[in-house]
Amino acid sequence: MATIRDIARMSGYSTGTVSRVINHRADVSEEARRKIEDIIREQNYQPNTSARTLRRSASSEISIIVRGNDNTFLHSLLEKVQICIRENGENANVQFIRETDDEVAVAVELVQNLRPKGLVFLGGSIPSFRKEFSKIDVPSVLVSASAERLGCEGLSSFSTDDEEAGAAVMRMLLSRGHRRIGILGGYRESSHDGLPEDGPAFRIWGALRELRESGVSFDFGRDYEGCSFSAEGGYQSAKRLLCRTPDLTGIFAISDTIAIGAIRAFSDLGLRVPEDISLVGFDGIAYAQYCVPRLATIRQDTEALARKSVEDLLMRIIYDRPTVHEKVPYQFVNGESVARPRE
Amino acid sequence: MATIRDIARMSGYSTGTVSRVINHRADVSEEARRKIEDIIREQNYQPNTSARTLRRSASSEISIIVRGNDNTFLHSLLEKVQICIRENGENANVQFIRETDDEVAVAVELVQNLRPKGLVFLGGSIPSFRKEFSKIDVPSVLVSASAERLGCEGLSSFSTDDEEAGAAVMRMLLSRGHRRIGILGGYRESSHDGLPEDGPAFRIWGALRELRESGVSFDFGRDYEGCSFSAEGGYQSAKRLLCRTPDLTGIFAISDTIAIGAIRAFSDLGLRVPEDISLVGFDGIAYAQYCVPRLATIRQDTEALARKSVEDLLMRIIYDRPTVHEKVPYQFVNGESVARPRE
DNA sequence: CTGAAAGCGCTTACAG
DNA sequence: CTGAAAGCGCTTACAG
Repeated sequence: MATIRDIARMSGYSTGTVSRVINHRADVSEEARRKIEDIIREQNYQPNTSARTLRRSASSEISIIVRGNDNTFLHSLLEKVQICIRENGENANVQFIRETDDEVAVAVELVQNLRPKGLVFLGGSIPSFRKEFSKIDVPSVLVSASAERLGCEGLSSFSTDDEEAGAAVMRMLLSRGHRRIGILGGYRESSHDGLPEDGPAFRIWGALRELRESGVSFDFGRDYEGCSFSAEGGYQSAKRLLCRTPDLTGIFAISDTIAIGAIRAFSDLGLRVPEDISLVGFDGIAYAQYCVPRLATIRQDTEALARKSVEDLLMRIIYDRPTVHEKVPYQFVNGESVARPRE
Repeated sequence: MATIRDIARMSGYSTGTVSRVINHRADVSEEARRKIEDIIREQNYQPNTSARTLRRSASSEISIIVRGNDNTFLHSLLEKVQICIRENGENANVQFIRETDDEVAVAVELVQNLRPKGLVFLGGSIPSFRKEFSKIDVPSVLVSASAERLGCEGLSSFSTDDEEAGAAVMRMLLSRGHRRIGILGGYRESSHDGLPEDGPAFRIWGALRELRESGVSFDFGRDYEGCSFSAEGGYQSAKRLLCRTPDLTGIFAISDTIAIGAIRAFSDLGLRVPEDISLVGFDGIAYAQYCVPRLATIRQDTEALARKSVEDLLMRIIYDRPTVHEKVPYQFVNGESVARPRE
């Protein structure tokens, strides 16, 4: 494998000059640049990543932390983020951690070990950021949850307006005449002082606000059932919810995966969607449009979330620009899973 | 951040001795080991990955190449592989490439750039391995497709017995009385000289063998429709297949994702599963058990595939053992999507 | 069992 | 604009 010294020898220049060419520095003569670039191409020379990392004391990798197991939405976000990173000539390291793990604690250790040049958090719970994100001195971006209220230095965020979208779901169910509406998914414990603390929980927050403003009552003990972001979670909690509170006519599942489990649960309870019960999901994963019935849902723009997040991160790695907190527009998908409640 | 020199200074030993302790070499006195380990712990010292990589001229990372976009089965395999890698104290780099990309070409470049200590291929098409895997001198493992017939040096594989499992699907449909059976998914072009060349294609091969042995006819032009491994692919190809060949009573979709698209297509065509048409999938992704109806499928043991693959790879990285080609047992899931054909 | 020293492949002040 | 040289943080023959 050719090294920078080989290229230097073959071109008749010093390794310093070759290095300058590789790094696109301006202070190189046109002639030297041409000659050296030719040889680099001819030899198919690739600089040794570790040597660069060591010298610059920053790796060329971006680390991606995915919080949540078997989470289809995050998987498709991950895929898009990775592709975008590669298209920009960088490499990505990935860590999957459990929904209940502390992603910032993982990140702190990872930064020390791998010295990534940037960090991408997919899914996130705000309290862990509050607790020790200050220990992280690497440009970072939180995708799919807003970090705006945190004001962490070095942490941008790109997300759907979960609160507004949650409210939109409710407006839709209310406009179809539903007055007994249940909510499925998330962890109530994740709230402290009543405020939800991660992206998905804000969906609930927005939904509740809308209900309140419309004068429709909601009782957490009766009308809500929490669960993990999985089909099995949705299945179990939907069963519990409907058995306890059979007069519900509409359900908001705070993720599509949960909704898919819920459809199955309703079917097992002998309830038809939407004739007997209406259902709205959240995320817009591919399967949502292949369920029977097709799921009404909020489609998050994963393409834009991924691209904007990576671009912001790469720009901040180079130019030390201020962090950004941007809401990316979502789309309401009507589907076939909502109808007017029966008399 | 502490370096090995700091630890050396603080312990009163040389960096050489500290290095030996870090690398668990035997030729260190008990006293030195204790003392140095204490200080390492106290300082929370972590060796610099790039320096090690540079020195050893092999990175501490394993690169994972995932071939296929938005592929739920591979995503869950990826997640398990990554977790297993981390549990063994290693790190993982990930590249997602398109179903139609050449994973070995990507790997060749990646090896040169990143010098991973090992390579994991998730999903794979045999022809690309045949073409230029010989350029790769890093221990590798192919997961979910067998590389046995390739005999590539340095390439192990762990997979479901796709051919046998495909035959099992057919046996099941035949035993329920089906005689007009269609197959959905994969690319016929991927075969050369009539033999399929990637894992999923072997499923078709096994299915056809079984039909032949049972004296049931199958006409590729009429009874088969290829497509990508996506719900949309399954949806479109199922529609085409049933419109062209409406007398089919049973369908084998060679992945669950394809089957989920097919269920939706049948519903749009006014066909009920399984009353009007029976359907069997393949893979055993989580959603398969939450469809309405629950999908009959072959459940691949992703947990075992992931664990065995990573363990074999790590062992071969250290001990230079021979490669292995192992078939991991699958499980037939009955589901609710198969019935006897109507009179 | 331990230390002194070379060197992995780069980058970057420094000097000219 | 270019080169000589130091040094990033490790590992490992070599010598004792």
